[in-house]
Amino acid sequence: MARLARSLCIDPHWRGRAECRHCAVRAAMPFSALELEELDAVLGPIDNFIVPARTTIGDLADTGSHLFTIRRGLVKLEATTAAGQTRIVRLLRSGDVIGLDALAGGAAPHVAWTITEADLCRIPLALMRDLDAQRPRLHAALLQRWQSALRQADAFMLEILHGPAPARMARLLRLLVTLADGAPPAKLSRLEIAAACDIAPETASRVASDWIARGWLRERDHSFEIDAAALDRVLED
Amino acid sequence: MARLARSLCIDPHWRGRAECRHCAVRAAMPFSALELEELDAVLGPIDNFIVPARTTIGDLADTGSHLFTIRRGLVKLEATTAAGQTRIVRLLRSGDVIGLDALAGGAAPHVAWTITEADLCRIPLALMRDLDAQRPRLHAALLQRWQSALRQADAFMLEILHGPAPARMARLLRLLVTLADGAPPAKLSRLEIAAACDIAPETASRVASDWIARGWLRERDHSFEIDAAALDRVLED
DNA sequence: CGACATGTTGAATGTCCTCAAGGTCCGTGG
DNA sequence: CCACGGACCTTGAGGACATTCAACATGTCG
Repeated sequence: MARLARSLCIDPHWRGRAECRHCAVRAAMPFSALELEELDAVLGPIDNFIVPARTTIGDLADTGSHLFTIRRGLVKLEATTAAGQTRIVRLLRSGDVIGLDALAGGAAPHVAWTITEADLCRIPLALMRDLDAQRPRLHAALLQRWQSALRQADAFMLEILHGPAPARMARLLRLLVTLADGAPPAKLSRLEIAAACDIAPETASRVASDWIARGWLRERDHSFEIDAAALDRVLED
Repeated sequence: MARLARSLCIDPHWRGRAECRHCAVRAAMPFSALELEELDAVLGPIDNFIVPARTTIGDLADTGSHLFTIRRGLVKLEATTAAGQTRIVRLLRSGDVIGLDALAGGAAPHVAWTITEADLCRIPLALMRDLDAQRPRLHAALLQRWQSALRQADAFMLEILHGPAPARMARLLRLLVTLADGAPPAKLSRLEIAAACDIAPETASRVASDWIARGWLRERDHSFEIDAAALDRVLED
């Protein structure tokens, strides 16, 4: 989790600005040089981190004092049931915000992990609150993030937590393809698949074995190769 | 769906103000008399409706142009799967907002129905947007509503859409008890229970019959009588 | 090398779904 | 008034499916 830069990302000299295309904070621009300095001093700086795969993001934050936006990479949000089981409730990608709950003032009910290597911007909560109040466009962008989180939660309920195990897995893998946006879809472990679909790890393993045998699925080091058309056929029955 | 009043609820003379305790809009107060008139004229009035049980709320809105807050009553939010099945994804009660999606600018992916008779305030979208921008306390209140919707979605995923059928139903009935807040919990049909828990209606019927036989559940005209302690015991195994 | 986490595969069990038949209630129309 | 259809609920029987338990394989890390 190497920290690579330290300054206000709203500054046009911020490293790797191209990656900021989908970031909510971008809606807060432009800023004058004076404002930049003031914000930085008073509310705290935005930091950027390149985080390896399979890392908790909680480690980067003083609890509840920061949000993160994802510039690049895939992140899973885990929640724990009353019975102590840990389940995947959302998958976040570039442009998504981690820790929206902090904005509304609650303790985060989730644990976030990177699935792939990720490029994250850490934003002080105070700064985000301030910009949210001052900049209508940022405010609108944040509403979009809330909405999209809710939509994904609904999609999980309706599609991924419903139906026979192969259908659940097929929809999850379709989602991975979508989230990867052209790039090779991220690989999930059997346990992760099971935790997302609410099925037993053995079942996930059996279905995966079957699909690999049929040639619909191939596993590489850090990615899947998915025959999307074949999975769509699974879903039609 | 009798319309009972027509004016700005922010006006202290608004009917039944006691019920407004939990309303998000209340955070926008106080207003001067002048502001009241202007807002009313420019952005449209807030209307109040008493809606009977089992009514669609969509009928009260020009599509996407209004939000509703619930003063009293229970409302279910339905969504439709790709396969055309209709499922209950959330249960809303007093203080909750129906149609938050409109604020973020998307089409509503849900259909809202009253479960019980309900007392609803219809708020023009333009007014809500305006107040959201002008009044930080309202803005904060709306964030709370987003957060609570997301929390309930997570709770559905983790608790109600997980485990054997009796456990799902037990958790759903526990939720009904909580939402009723001391009053008799609202009655759901077998089909509604099935649509919320993602089980077959026959299964819902079987479990209900069993519990009724054991004396853990009783059905009245419009409510359940629930032995919460007994259901908790079901959940412990 | 051993410990541990992850993945695979088999066999047995249990749960839930499906299909089917029959029951009640209610509103409509003959 | 009664017959009828429709929506909901109930109960049974059969079968499909996922889980559980178990044994074993593989790989990583100390």
